Amino acid sequence: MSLRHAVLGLLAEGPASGYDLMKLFDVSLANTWPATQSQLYSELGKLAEAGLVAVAAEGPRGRKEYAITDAGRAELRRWITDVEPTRVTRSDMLLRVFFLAQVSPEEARGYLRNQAGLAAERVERLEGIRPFVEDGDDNLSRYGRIALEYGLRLGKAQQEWAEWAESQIK
Amino acid sequence: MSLRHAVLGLLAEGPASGYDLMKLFDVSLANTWPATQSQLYSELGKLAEAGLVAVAAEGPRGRKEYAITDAGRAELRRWITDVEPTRVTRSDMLLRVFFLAQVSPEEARGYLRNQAGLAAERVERLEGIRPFVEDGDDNLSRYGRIALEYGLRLGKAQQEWAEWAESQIK
DNA sequence: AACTACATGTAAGAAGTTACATGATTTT
DNA sequence: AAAATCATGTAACTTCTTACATGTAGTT
Repeated sequence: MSLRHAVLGLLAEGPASGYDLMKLFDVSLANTWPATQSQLYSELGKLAEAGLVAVAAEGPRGRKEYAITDAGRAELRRWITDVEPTRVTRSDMLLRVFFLAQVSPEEARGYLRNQAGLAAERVERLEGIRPFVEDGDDNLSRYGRIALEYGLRLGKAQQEWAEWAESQIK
Repeated sequence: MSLRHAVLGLLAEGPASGYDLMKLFDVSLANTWPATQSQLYSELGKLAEAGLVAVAAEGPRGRKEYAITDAGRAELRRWITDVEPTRVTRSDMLLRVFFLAQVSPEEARGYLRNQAGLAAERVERLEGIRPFVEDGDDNLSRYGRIALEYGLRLGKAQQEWAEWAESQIK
Protein backbone atom coordinates (compact mmCIF):
# COMPACT_ATOMS: atom_id res chain seq x y z
CA MET A 1 0.00 0.00 0.00
CA SER A 2 2.99 2.33 -0.15
CA LEU A 3 2.75 3.49 -3.73
CA ARG A 4 -0.54 5.03 -2.77
CA HIS A 5 1.17 7.05 -0.06
CA ALA A 6 4.08 7.93 -2.28
CA VAL A 7 1.61 9.53 -4.68
CA LEU A 8 -0.22 11.28 -1.87
CA GLY A 9 3.09 12.57 -0.55
CA LEU A 10 4.08 14.09 -3.86
CA LEU A 11 0.65 15.59 -4.40
CA ALA A 12 0.86 17.11 -0.90
CA GLU A 13 3.48 19.46 -2.36
CA GLY A 14 1.17 20.63 -5.11
CA PRO A 15 -1.17 19.46 -7.88
CA ALA A 16 0.25 17.39 -10.71
CA SER A 17 -0.78 15.14 -13.58
CA GLY A 18 0.16 11.50 -13.88
CA TYR A 19 2.79 12.54 -16.35
CA ASP A 20 4.22 15.13 -13.96
CA LEU A 21 4.26 12.59 -11.15
CA MET A 22 6.14 10.13 -13.29
CA LYS A 23 8.90 12.68 -13.80
CA LEU A 24 8.84 13.60 -10.13
CA PHE A 25 9.21 9.97 -9.16
CA ASP A 26 12.21 9.65 -11.40
CA VAL A 27 14.07 12.53 -9.80
CA SER A 28 13.06 12.01 -6.19
CA LEU A 29 11.72 8.63 -5.14
CA ALA A 30 13.33 6.49 -7.84
CA ASN A 31 15.90 5.04 -5.43
CA THR A 32 13.46 4.51 -2.61
CA TRP A 33 10.21 3.52 -4.21
CA PRO A 34 10.35 3.13 -7.98
CA ALA A 35 7.07 3.07 -9.85
CA THR A 36 6.08 2.36 -13.40
CA GLN A 37 3.82 4.52 -15.50
CA SER A 38 1.04 1.96 -15.63
CA GLN A 39 1.12 1.54 -11.89
CA LEU A 40 0.90 5.28 -11.40
CA TYR A 41 -2.11 5.85 -13.58
CA SER A 42 -4.09 3.02 -12.07
CA GLU A 43 -3.19 4.18 -8.58
CA LEU A 44 -4.39 7.70 -9.39
CA GLY A 45 -7.68 6.23 -10.52
CA LYS A 46 -8.08 4.32 -7.27
CA LEU A 47 -7.08 7.30 -5.16
CA ALA A 48 -9.66 9.45 -6.92
CA GLU A 49 -12.32 6.81 -6.39
CA ALA A 50 -11.42 6.69 -2.69
CA GLY A 51 -11.72 10.48 -2.46
CA LEU A 52 -8.10 10.95 -1.40
CA VAL A 53 -7.29 12.97 -4.51
CA ALA A 54 -9.48 14.83 -7.00
CA VAL A 55 -9.13 16.11 -10.55
CA ALA A 56 -8.48 19.80 -10.00
CA ALA A 57 -8.09 20.86 -13.62
CA GLU A 58 -8.14 19.42 -17.10
CA GLY A 59 -5.75 20.51 -19.80
CA PRO A 60 -4.79 19.80 -23.38
CA ARG A 61 -4.21 16.21 -24.57
CA GLY A 62 -6.54 14.84 -21.95
CA ARG A 63 -4.31 16.09 -19.19
CA LYS A 64 -5.85 15.62 -15.76
CA GLU A 65 -4.28 17.53 -12.95
CA TYR A 66 -4.83 15.89 -9.60
CA ALA A 67 -4.85 17.59 -6.21
CA ILE A 68 -4.77 15.99 -2.79
CA THR A 69 -7.97 16.32 -0.74
CA ASP A 70 -8.29 16.90 3.00
CA ALA A 71 -9.07 13.21 3.40
CA GLY A 72 -5.91 12.45 1.44
CA ARG A 73 -3.81 14.68 3.65
CA ALA A 74 -5.25 13.05 6.75
CA GLU A 75 -4.53 9.59 5.37
CA LEU A 76 -0.96 10.58 4.55
CA ARG A 77 -0.36 11.85 8.06
CA ARG A 78 -1.92 8.77 9.57
CA TRP A 79 0.36 6.59 7.48
CA ILE A 80 3.44 8.51 8.56
CA THR A 81 2.74 8.59 12.27
CA ASP A 82 0.58 5.54 12.99
CA VAL A 83 1.68 2.83 10.58
CA GLU A 84 4.78 0.79 11.40
CA PRO A 85 7.21 0.55 8.51
CA THR A 86 7.60 -2.95 7.11
CA ARG A 87 10.15 -5.02 8.99
CA VAL A 88 12.05 -7.09 6.46
CA THR A 89 13.36 -5.85 3.20
CA ARG A 90 14.20 -8.67 0.86
CA SER A 91 17.67 -8.73 -0.60
CA ASP A 92 18.56 -11.21 -3.29
CA MET A 93 22.12 -9.88 -3.06
CA LEU A 94 22.34 -11.17 0.51
CA LEU A 95 20.39 -14.31 -0.31
CA ARG A 96 23.17 -15.37 -2.66
CA VAL A 97 25.67 -15.05 0.17
CA PHE A 98 23.99 -17.92 2.04
CA PHE A 99 24.66 -20.16 -0.91
CA LEU A 100 28.18 -19.13 -1.79
CA ALA A 101 29.46 -22.57 -0.80
CA GLN A 102 27.87 -23.82 -4.02
CA VAL A 103 30.43 -22.07 -6.16
CA SER A 104 34.24 -22.12 -5.99
CA PRO A 105 36.04 -19.89 -3.47
CA GLU A 106 37.38 -17.80 -6.36
CA GLU A 107 33.88 -17.29 -7.69
CA ALA A 108 32.59 -16.49 -4.21
CA ARG A 109 35.28 -13.88 -3.71
CA GLY A 110 34.55 -12.54 -7.18
CA TYR A 111 30.91 -12.19 -6.30
CA LEU A 112 31.69 -10.20 -3.17
CA ARG A 113 34.31 -8.07 -4.91
CA ASN A 114 31.76 -7.27 -7.56
CA GLN A 115 29.20 -6.29 -4.93
CA ALA A 116 31.74 -4.02 -3.29
CA GLY A 117 32.29 -2.36 -6.63
CA LEU A 118 28.60 -1.97 -7.30
CA ALA A 119 28.08 -0.44 -3.88
CA ALA A 120 30.91 2.00 -4.53
CA GLU A 121 29.36 2.94 -7.85
CA ARG A 122 26.01 3.46 -6.22
CA VAL A 123 27.57 5.74 -3.65
CA GLU A 124 29.26 7.72 -6.41
CA ARG A 125 26.01 7.99 -8.32
CA LEU A 126 24.30 9.30 -5.21
CA GLU A 127 27.10 11.81 -4.64
CA GLY A 128 26.37 12.91 -8.17
CA ILE A 129 22.80 13.84 -7.44
CA ARG A 130 23.72 15.78 -4.30
CA PRO A 131 24.36 19.06 -6.20
CA PHE A 132 20.80 18.97 -7.46
CA VAL A 133 19.18 18.92 -4.05
CA GLU A 134 21.92 20.81 -2.20
CA ASP A 135 20.33 24.22 -2.22
CA GLY A 136 16.65 23.61 -2.58
CA ASP A 137 14.57 24.85 0.31
CA ASP A 138 11.39 23.07 -0.72
CA ASN A 139 10.21 20.18 1.41
CA LEU A 140 11.19 17.47 -1.03
CA SER A 141 14.74 18.81 -1.33
CA ARG A 142 15.10 19.30 2.39
CA TYR A 143 14.02 15.81 3.29
CA GLY A 144 15.50 14.42 0.11
CA ARG A 145 18.90 15.42 1.51
CA ILE A 146 18.22 13.37 4.62
CA ALA A 147 17.17 10.41 2.51
CA LEU A 148 20.26 10.87 0.36
CA GLU A 149 22.46 10.73 3.43
CA TYR A 150 20.80 7.43 4.25
CA GLY A 151 21.72 6.02 0.86
CA LEU A 152 25.25 7.28 1.20
CA ARG A 153 25.81 5.85 4.66
CA LEU A 154 24.20 2.51 3.96
CA GLY A 155 25.97 2.24 0.63
CA LYS A 156 29.33 2.79 2.27
CA ALA A 157 28.55 0.28 5.01
CA GLN A 158 27.59 -2.22 2.34
CA GLN A 159 30.79 -1.64 0.43
CA GLU A 160 32.92 -2.08 3.54
CA TRP A 161 31.03 -5.21 4.46
CA ALA A 162 31.55 -6.72 1.02
CA GLU A 163 35.27 -6.02 1.20
CA TRP A 164 35.45 -7.57 4.64
CA ALA A 165 33.38 -10.55 3.52
CA GLU A 166 35.69 -11.18 0.58
CA SER A 167 38.62 -11.37 3.00
CA GLN A 168 36.78 -13.93 5.10
CA ILE A 169 36.67 -16.55 2.38
CA LYS A 170 39.68 -18.75 2.61
CA MET B 1 12.27 -15.44 -9.13
CA SER B 2 14.35 -15.51 -5.96
CA LEU B 3 12.18 -17.73 -3.80
CA ARG B 4 12.87 -20.44 -6.30
CA HIS B 5 16.60 -20.03 -5.75
CA ALA B 6 16.23 -19.78 -2.01
CA VAL B 7 14.58 -23.20 -2.07
CA LEU B 8 17.23 -24.61 -4.38
CA GLY B 9 19.92 -23.20 -2.11
CA LEU B 10 18.54 -24.90 0.96
CA LEU B 11 18.00 -28.17 -0.86
CA ALA B 12 21.60 -28.00 -2.07
CA GLU B 13 22.58 -28.73 1.55
CA GLY B 14 20.45 -31.85 1.69
CA PRO B 15 16.99 -33.27 0.98
CA ALA B 16 14.02 -31.86 2.88
CA SER B 17 10.24 -31.77 2.88
CA GLY B 18 8.18 -28.61 2.51
CA TYR B 19 7.64 -28.70 6.22
CA ASP B 20 11.38 -28.99 6.90
CA LEU B 21 12.10 -26.14 4.53
CA MET B 22 9.60 -23.94 6.27
CA LYS B 23 11.45 -24.42 9.54
CA LEU B 24 14.79 -23.92 7.84
CA PHE B 25 13.57 -20.67 6.35
CA ASP B 26 12.51 -19.46 9.76
CA VAL B 27 15.93 -19.99 11.31
CA SER B 28 18.12 -18.98 8.40
CA LEU B 29 16.62 -16.87 5.64
CA ALA B 30 13.78 -15.27 7.59
CA ASN B 31 15.54 -11.90 7.77
CA THR B 32 16.71 -11.96 4.20
CA TRP B 33 14.00 -13.63 2.22
CA PRO B 34 10.91 -14.56 4.22
CA ALA B 35 8.50 -17.02 2.69
CA THR B 36 5.06 -18.24 3.60
CA GLN B 37 4.02 -21.85 3.75
CA SER B 38 1.67 -21.59 0.79
CA GLN B 39 4.34 -19.99 -1.29
CA LEU B 40 6.79 -22.73 -0.45
CA TYR B 41 4.56 -25.62 -1.37
CA SER B 42 3.54 -24.12 -4.67
CA GLU B 43 7.16 -23.30 -5.49
CA LEU B 44 8.20 -26.88 -4.74
CA GLY B 45 5.53 -28.05 -7.16
CA LYS B 46 6.84 -25.75 -9.88
CA LEU B 47 10.46 -26.71 -9.24
CA ALA B 48 9.58 -30.39 -9.52
CA GLU B 49 7.73 -29.77 -12.75
CA ALA B 50 10.75 -27.92 -14.11
CA GLY B 51 13.01 -30.82 -13.15
CA LEU B 52 15.14 -28.75 -10.78
CA VAL B 53 14.12 -30.82 -7.79
CA ALA B 54 12.64 -34.31 -7.47
CA VAL B 55 10.74 -36.25 -4.85
CA ALA B 56 13.43 -38.46 -3.36
CA ALA B 57 11.38 -40.23 -0.72
CA GLU B 58 7.86 -40.37 0.65
CA GLY B 59 7.08 -40.71 4.33
CA PRO B 60 4.19 -40.83 6.76
CA ARG B 61 1.39 -38.23 6.57
CA GLY B 62 1.98 -37.71 2.88
CA ARG B 63 5.44 -36.39 3.54
CA LYS B 64 7.38 -35.77 0.35
CA GLU B 65 11.09 -35.34 0.67
CA TYR B 66 12.58 -33.30 -2.13
CA ALA B 67 16.16 -33.45 -3.39
CA ILE B 68 17.90 -31.05 -5.75
CA THR B 69 18.76 -32.44 -9.18
CA ASP B 70 21.88 -31.77 -11.27
CA ALA B 71 19.86 -29.34 -13.34
CA GLY B 72 18.80 -27.62 -10.12
CA ARG B 73 22.40 -27.31 -8.95
CA ALA B 74 23.42 -25.88 -12.30
CA GLU B 75 20.58 -23.37 -12.19
CA LEU B 76 21.54 -22.33 -8.66
CA ARG B 77 25.15 -21.73 -9.67
CA ARG B 78 24.08 -19.82 -12.74
CA TRP B 79 21.89 -17.59 -10.62
CA ILE B 80 24.71 -16.89 -8.18
CA THR B 81 27.40 -16.09 -10.70
CA ASP B 82 25.58 -14.80 -13.79
CA VAL B 83 22.49 -12.97 -12.57
CA GLU B 84 22.85 -9.40 -11.35
CA PRO B 85 21.19 -8.79 -7.99
CA THR B 86 18.24 -6.44 -8.14
CA ARG B 87 19.25 -2.81 -7.93
CA VAL B 88 16.66 -1.01 -5.80
CA THR B 89 15.23 -2.29 -2.61
CA ARG B 90 12.05 -0.52 -1.64
CA SER B 91 11.91 1.01 1.79
CA ASP B 92 8.66 2.42 3.10
CA MET B 93 10.64 3.56 6.16
CA LEU B 94 12.70 5.87 3.97
CA LEU B 95 9.72 6.83 1.85
CA ARG B 96 8.10 8.40 4.89
CA VAL B 97 11.17 10.56 5.39
CA PHE B 98 10.48 12.39 2.12
CA PHE B 99 7.11 13.42 3.46
CA LEU B 100 8.04 14.35 7.00
CA ALA B 101 7.20 17.98 6.28
CA GLN B 102 3.55 16.91 6.37
CA VAL B 103 3.64 16.34 10.11
CA SER B 104 4.85 18.61 12.91
CA PRO B 105 8.58 18.84 13.68
CA GLU B 106 7.93 17.07 16.99
CA GLU B 107 6.20 14.23 15.19
CA ALA B 108 8.95 14.10 12.58
CA ARG B 109 11.61 13.85 15.27
CA GLY B 110 9.52 11.25 17.05
CA TYR B 111 9.35 9.20 13.88
CA LEU B 112 13.13 9.24 13.47
CA ARG B 113 13.76 8.56 17.14
CA ASN B 114 11.45 5.60 16.90
CA GLN B 115 13.30 4.32 13.84
CA ALA B 116 16.59 4.64 15.69
CA GLY B 117 15.12 2.57 18.50
CA LEU B 118 13.76 -0.07 16.15
CA ALA B 119 17.12 -0.33 14.40
CA ALA B 120 18.83 -0.75 17.77
CA GLU B 121 16.38 -3.48 18.71
CA ARG B 122 16.97 -5.24 15.43
CA VAL B 123 20.70 -5.14 16.01
CA GLU B 124 20.19 -6.60 19.47
CA ARG B 125 17.95 -9.31 18.13
CA LEU B 126 20.59 -10.21 15.56
CA GLU B 127 23.27 -10.28 18.27
CA GLY B 128 20.97 -12.72 20.02
CA ILE B 129 21.04 -15.21 17.17
CA ARG B 130 24.81 -15.05 16.85
CA PRO B 131 25.41 -17.76 19.50
CA PHE B 132 23.35 -20.17 17.43
CA VAL B 133 25.50 -19.89 14.31
CA GLU B 134 28.78 -19.12 16.04
CA ASP B 135 30.23 -22.57 16.04
CA GLY B 136 28.57 -24.36 13.20
CA ASP B 137 30.90 -25.47 10.45
CA ASP B 138 28.19 -26.33 7.96
CA ASN B 139 27.84 -24.12 4.91
CA LEU B 140 24.70 -22.38 6.04
CA SER B 141 26.25 -21.44 9.39
CA ARG B 142 29.49 -20.34 7.81
CA TYR B 143 27.87 -18.05 5.29
CA GLY B 144 25.06 -17.24 7.68
CA ARG B 145 27.67 -15.55 9.88
CA ILE B 146 28.71 -13.36 6.96
CA ALA B 147 25.08 -12.49 6.29
CA LEU B 148 24.60 -11.79 9.99
CA GLU B 149 27.51 -9.37 9.95
CA TYR B 150 25.77 -7.58 7.10
CA GLY B 151 22.63 -7.17 9.16
CA LEU B 152 24.62 -5.96 12.13
CA ARG B 153 26.63 -3.40 10.19
CA LEU B 154 23.72 -2.07 8.20
CA GLY B 155 21.51 -1.98 11.28
CA LYS B 156 24.05 0.09 13.16
CA ALA B 157 24.49 2.44 10.21
CA GLN B 158 20.73 2.85 10.06
CA GLN B 159 20.52 3.59 13.75
CA GLU B 160 23.26 6.20 13.55
CA TRP B 161 21.65 7.77 10.53
CA ALA B 162 18.28 8.01 12.29
CA GLU B 163 19.89 9.68 15.29
CA TRP B 164 21.70 12.11 13.04
CA ALA B 165 18.54 12.77 11.04
CA GLU B 166 16.59 13.55 14.19
CA SER B 167 19.16 16.18 15.08
CA GLN B 168 18.79 17.76 11.65
CA ILE B 169 15.16 18.73 12.15
CA LYS B 170 14.95 22.19 13.56
C1' DA C 1 6.31 18.40 -42.60
C1' DA C 2 8.67 15.90 -39.25
C1' DC C 3 10.08 15.33 -34.73
C1' DT C 4 9.83 15.59 -29.85
C1' DA C 5 7.43 15.94 -25.78
C1' DC C 6 3.11 15.46 -23.61
C1' DA C 7 -0.44 12.44 -22.04
C1' DT C 8 -3.33 8.44 -20.78
C1' DG C 9 -4.59 4.08 -20.65
C1' DT C 10 -5.18 -1.67 -21.03
C1' DA C 11 -3.72 -6.53 -20.58
C1' DA C 12 -1.24 -10.49 -19.16
C1' DG C 13 1.47 -12.54 -15.95
C1' DA C 14 4.59 -13.23 -11.91
C1' DA C 15 5.24 -12.80 -6.99
C1' DG C 16 3.67 -12.29 -2.46
C1' DT C 17 0.09 -12.22 1.53
C1' DT C 18 -3.64 -13.93 4.26
C1' DA C 19 -6.93 -17.02 5.29
C1' DC C 20 -9.05 -21.29 4.91
C1' DA C 21 -9.17 -26.37 4.99
C1' DT C 22 -7.94 -31.04 6.16
C1' DG C 23 -5.98 -34.88 8.13
C1' DA C 24 -2.31 -38.29 10.23
C1' DT C 25 1.17 -39.44 13.89
C1' DT C 26 3.41 -39.02 18.07
C1' DT C 27 3.79 -37.65 22.71
C1' DT C 28 1.97 -36.85 27.23
C1' DA D 1 -7.96 -39.59 25.42
C1' DA D 2 -6.22 -35.18 24.45
C1' DA D 3 -2.82 -32.21 22.77
C1' DA D 4 1.02 -31.09 20.08
C1' DT D 5 3.40 -31.65 16.05
C1' DC D 6 3.79 -33.07 11.47
C1' DA D 7 2.28 -32.41 6.82
C1' DT D 8 0.15 -30.72 2.55
C1' DG D 9 -2.59 -28.15 0.00
C1' DT D 10 -6.31 -24.33 -2.21
C1' DA D 11 -8.45 -19.72 -2.97
C1' DA D 12 -8.85 -14.88 -3.11
C1' DC D 13 -6.57 -10.80 -3.30
C1' DT D 14 -2.90 -7.24 -3.80
C1' DT D 15 1.26 -5.53 -5.82
C1' DC D 16 4.54 -5.10 -9.31
C1' DT D 17 6.53 -5.78 -14.05
C1' DT D 18 6.50 -5.75 -18.97
C1' DA D 19 4.55 -4.91 -23.08
C1' DC D 20 1.21 -3.05 -25.94
C1' DA D 21 -1.72 0.70 -27.73
C1' DT D 22 -3.12 5.33 -29.00
C1' DG D 23 -3.33 10.02 -29.77
C1' DT D 24 -2.40 15.42 -29.28
C1' DA D 25 0.23 19.73 -29.06
C1' DG D 26 4.28 22.32 -29.55
C1' DT D 27 8.87 23.03 -31.75
C1' DT D 28 12.18 23.13 -35.45
